[in-house]
Amino acid sequence: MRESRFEDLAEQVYRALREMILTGELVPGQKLVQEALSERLGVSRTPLLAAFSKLEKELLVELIPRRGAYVKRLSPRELLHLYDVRLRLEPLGAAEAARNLDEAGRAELEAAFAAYRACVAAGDAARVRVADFEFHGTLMRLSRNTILDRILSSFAIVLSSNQRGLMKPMEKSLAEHEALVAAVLRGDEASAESLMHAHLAEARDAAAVLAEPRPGASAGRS
Amino acid sequence: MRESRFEDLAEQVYRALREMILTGELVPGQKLVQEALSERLGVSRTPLLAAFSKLEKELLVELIPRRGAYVKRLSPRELLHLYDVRLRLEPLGAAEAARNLDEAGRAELEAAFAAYRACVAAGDAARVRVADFEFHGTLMRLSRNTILDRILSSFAIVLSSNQRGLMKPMEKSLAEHEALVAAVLRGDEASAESLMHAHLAEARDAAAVLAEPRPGASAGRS
DNA sequence: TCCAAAAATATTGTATACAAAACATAGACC
DNA sequence: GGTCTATGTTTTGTATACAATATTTTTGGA
Repeated sequence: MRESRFEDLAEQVYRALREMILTGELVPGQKLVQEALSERLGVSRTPLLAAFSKLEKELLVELIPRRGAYVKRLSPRELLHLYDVRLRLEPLGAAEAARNLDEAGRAELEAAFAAYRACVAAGDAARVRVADFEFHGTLMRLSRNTILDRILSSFAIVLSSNQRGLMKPMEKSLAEHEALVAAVLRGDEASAESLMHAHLAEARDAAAVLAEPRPGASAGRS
Repeated sequence: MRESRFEDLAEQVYRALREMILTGELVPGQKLVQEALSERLGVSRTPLLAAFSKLEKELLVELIPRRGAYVKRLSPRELLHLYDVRLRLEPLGAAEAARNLDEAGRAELEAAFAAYRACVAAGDAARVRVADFEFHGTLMRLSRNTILDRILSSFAIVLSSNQRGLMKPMEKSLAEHEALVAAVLRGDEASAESLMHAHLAEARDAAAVLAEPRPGASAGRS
């Protein structure tokens, strides 16, 4: 099979923009002017247009006809909804990763976790955000569920690029990741699933607070 | 807000191709030759390219650099993985629809169900497939979870266009839909969720059988 | 001074043109 | 006769050109 190592400009541009959004070089709400961007990236507007279409499907960009492309700014509601989705899917991925782990996967997971740990140690919030994204992505890739992986890598990045101010204390997050890695490494599907669920549920609840229009009765039920 | 009713050709082409894939006019594995398609649709290759990019993100099309675009043929494994995802997300959507239903939603749901029922009565398998897709889509839209809706409407169509041979008896499916509609209409979140889960679990299991490489020991455990 | 209309400018949407790669066909050689 | 190579054709990838719409600036009036 000659898959050809060739890669479209559209694909390269797509990845470049994605990266710029994740790192915060492009911020939500910002307009993406075609000519300016294409000049900056050294390509024509044609591949840029295709990249916009990809990004739009991933909720990273909003395409308004005749008005232009904008880095999408998620509403608090949308952010919550996205967490709801992630909360359902990532535990599945963690369980499947635990079931399907092999030697190569073990090494990959350990490497991703080590990188994450290093960023936490360095105390650089921006890099932690990226490393966290990579860690979750690695785990989902190891699930060997290519569909799940594609969906999550499409949408998880939106969260990562929006979760400023929603991040829990680094040490807590690190401890949770550590327990999760341990469960996956020992092939404990059930624990991996529930640990991932717990890990995400807190973030989801924080997002829910932001999304709720009525913050009153803070001592509400359950 | 002037959202402008303008729609670009890329979007129209995207929808046209989607429709052609769902109805079976374009079949999995088929090559999508740019010039032929653009002539047929009466547009240039530029918007076609953007449409391909969108469709690729939805798993409906596979883009192989320098080789062309093909209607994606899902492997039995991918089909199973997609059902696994749907099995996690649609019950959530059904529950949220039950919670958020209003008068307009009630009417919409009843209309979608009636259309589905009519197709079943007519006994036309192809139209049932489309109506089933529309029914599920309506329900997910009614969840008011726009993210969930977007994800599922992106990927559910892949299933619909691949589920030939995987469909359960129409009467059974109809009865399940009917119970589901009743639960949603009376705002019973828990029932809606579990009914949807049961409804999809069977299809998932059928897909699992296809995906398993070892059909041996057919009287296996569980 | 502020607002409205008109002109000028910038930006998008789309078609087309052209180069490079993939594919098909035919001829040469074993 | 079959396989390999060379040539021609098709198809893709990308840039560019041009028309239509949106935005900004200017100008004239109240």
